[in-house]
Amino acid sequence: MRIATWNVNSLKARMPRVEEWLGYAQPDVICMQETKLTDAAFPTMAFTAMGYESAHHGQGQWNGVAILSKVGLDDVVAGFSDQKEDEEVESRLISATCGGVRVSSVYVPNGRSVGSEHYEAKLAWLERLSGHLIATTDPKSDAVVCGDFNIAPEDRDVWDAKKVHGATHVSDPERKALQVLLDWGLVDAFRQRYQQDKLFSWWDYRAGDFHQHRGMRIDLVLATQSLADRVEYALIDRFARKGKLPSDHAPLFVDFADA
DNA sequence: ATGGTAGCGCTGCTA
Repeated sequence: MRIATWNVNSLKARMPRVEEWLGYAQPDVICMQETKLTDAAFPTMAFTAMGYESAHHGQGQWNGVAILSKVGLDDVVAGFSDQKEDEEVESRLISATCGGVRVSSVYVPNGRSVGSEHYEAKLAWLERLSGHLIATTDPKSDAVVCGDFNIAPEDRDVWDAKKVHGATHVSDPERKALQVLLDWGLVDAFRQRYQQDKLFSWWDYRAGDFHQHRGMRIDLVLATQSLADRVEYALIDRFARKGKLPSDHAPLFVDFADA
């Protein structure tokens, strides 16, 4: 089963590139982030025509997460397990069961600057995600948490560790919050397979960062051990970051062998 | 070199 994740940075703007990519990458499941759409505006029919069931949790303008699947899409839950009906929470988490795997699509808050209220909210959000997983998911089951974590796990996941030292995406508290998820029972599936430095998934649009190889690996597929043991192949598709109207993120996919 | 670009939506915010 091929499971993909892609921060599309506006599905409305990115739909031609998304359709193109689905056409040649043929993922069984794809988690998307930053759709920037309301649920009403989500192009369900276009994905149906491509063979995908879909579930979307959006608010328009900002955020928005989705899961598309060719292998079933059941037990959809939008947001956190402890979320109240009337609680105003940004659309950053959606989960569903696809082909026997519990799949979550996450868009972790950016954090803006270390020490800011947005940074504290990022850490709190990650803690709540841990609680959500503990409450809803058995780490011995087949599960993946895919998405834009806005955290580069290690210094080898950024273009210049000295230049970004201590900033958001690489600070110790963020990396420790990610480690809490890993300690619960998740494996960074791409990193497990490829040990090379500087394999990035995001590059700022500005200053020609993509062509200067100034990026970060912040998009992750975290898999429970039972799935991590069955990784056959993984790829960050940098081709999708090139060309006309690309997202600032490349899609990542991981192929898992059947149990 | 605190710049630069993209998206949303129409003014400035978010990333």
